[in-house]
Amino acid sequence: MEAKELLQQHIAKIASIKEEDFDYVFSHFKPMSFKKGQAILSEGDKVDCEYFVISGCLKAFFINDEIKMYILQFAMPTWWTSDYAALYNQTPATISVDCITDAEVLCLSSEDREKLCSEFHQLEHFFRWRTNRGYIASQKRLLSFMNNNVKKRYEELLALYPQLYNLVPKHLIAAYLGVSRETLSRLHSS
Amino acid sequence: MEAKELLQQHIAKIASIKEEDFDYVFSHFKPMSFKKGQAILSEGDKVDCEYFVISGCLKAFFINDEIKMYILQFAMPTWWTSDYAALYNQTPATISVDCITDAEVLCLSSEDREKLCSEFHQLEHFFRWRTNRGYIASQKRLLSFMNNNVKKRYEELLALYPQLYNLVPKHLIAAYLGVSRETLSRLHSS
DNA sequence: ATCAGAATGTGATCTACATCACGTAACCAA
DNA sequence: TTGGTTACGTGATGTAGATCACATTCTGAT
Repeated sequence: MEAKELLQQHIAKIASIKEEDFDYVFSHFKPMSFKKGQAILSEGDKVDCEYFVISGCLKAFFINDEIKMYILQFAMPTWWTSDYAALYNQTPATISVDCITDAEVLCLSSEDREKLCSEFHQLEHFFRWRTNRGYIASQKRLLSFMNNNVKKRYEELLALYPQLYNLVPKHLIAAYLGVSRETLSRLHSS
Repeated sequence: MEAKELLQQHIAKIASIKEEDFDYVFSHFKPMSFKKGQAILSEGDKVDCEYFVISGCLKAFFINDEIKMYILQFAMPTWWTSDYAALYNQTPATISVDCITDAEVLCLSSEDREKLCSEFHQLEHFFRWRTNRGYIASQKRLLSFMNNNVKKRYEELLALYPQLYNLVPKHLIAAYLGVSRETLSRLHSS
C-alpha cells in the first residue's frame, strides 16, 4: 500500500478528515527511506520529528552507561515513534531509533503537528486517541514488569507480535524484555 | 483553594477556555468526598469516570492473585486517575483506586469528557497534553525499572515526591517500587 | 569460497532480592 | 487501660536471573 493511503486509513479509523483537507495534512509529512542498521535518531541529537512507519521494523532504545541496551518499543507499520520526552521538553535525545530492517517512514515535525492540530480539531482528536493508546500500553507493560517473571513476559510478547520471533535477533528480544540474552536462550530449553 | 478554581487554573496552563464556557465545562464535574481508606474504584467495577484530585492522596493499584499489590500511581492534588484501560475499552476494572488520606475529587464521566472534547477544541488540546505527559512519565518509569536497582528507584521516587516519605506508609512505597517491604526497610540501614 | 564478526547455546558461579520467621513499637477502638 | 491490628525492623535461607567463559553456528563482505 502507498504511504499516503496507509496514513489516511490509519487516521480515518478515529477521525474524519475531508479528502481535500487530507491532501493538505499529508503535505506536511516527509517520506524517508532507510537501510537496515541505519540510525534515524541518535542519543544527543536535537529532536524535531516523530515518525510514522510505512514499512519495515524500527527499534526505539536506551543505552545505559554505553553498555546495556533496553528497547522501549519495536515500531512496525502504522506505529509511531520518536523520543517523545525530548520532543516535548526540547531536550537532546536520550532515546535512539534505528532500523532493524530496511524501512520507509513518514516524518512529521513537532511544529507541524501542533499547527495541524490547531487547524483541524479532528486531527487533535486523533492524536489524543493515539497518545492515549500508548499510555495504556505503557502502563500495561509496566504492570507486567512488576508482576511477571521473564518467561511470562516473553510469552506475552510473542502473543502480541508473533512476527517478531522470526524478524528480529534474539538479543533484541532480550533487550525488550529487560533480561540477559543468556537467560532468554535458556527459556527455550525449559 | 476551591475545587473549581483549582481545576480552572490547572487547565488554563495549557488551554484557554472562556470564563463563561468554563462554568459550563465545570458543571460536568461531580464533586465527591472520601474518607481515608475508602475505595473509589474497585476491581471488577464498571468504570465510567476519571477523577481529578482536589485534596488528599489516592493510590491506583493492581492486586495479583489476591496477594501482592502493585501501585501504579500515587495521585496528589491536580493529578488525574482512573483505570484508563477499562475506561476506554469498556471492560471491568482491573485496577483499583482508594484513599490513602481523606480526599476530595472531581469526577468526570467518560461520556462527558468526550462530549466536552468535541464541543471545545481547546479542551481536546488540554486532554491530549495531559495524556501525553502521562505517557512520557510512564515510559520514564519503565526505563527506570529496567535500568535501576531498588535503591536508585527509591531515591528517584523521593526526589520526585519528597512529601511522600512522611505521608504514606513504607509498605505502600515498596508496592510502588515493586519490591518487598523487607528489602525497602533494609535500604535505610545500608 | 573464505574469513571475520555477529548471533546463539550452555555450563559454572555470583548476587540482589524474595520469602519465611520472629520481635517490637505505634495506633486505634472499646 | 487494654487488647488487637497494623507498621516496621532484622536475621536466616532460597532462588531467579546476571555475569563470565567458552564453543558453535550463521551471515555478510571481500
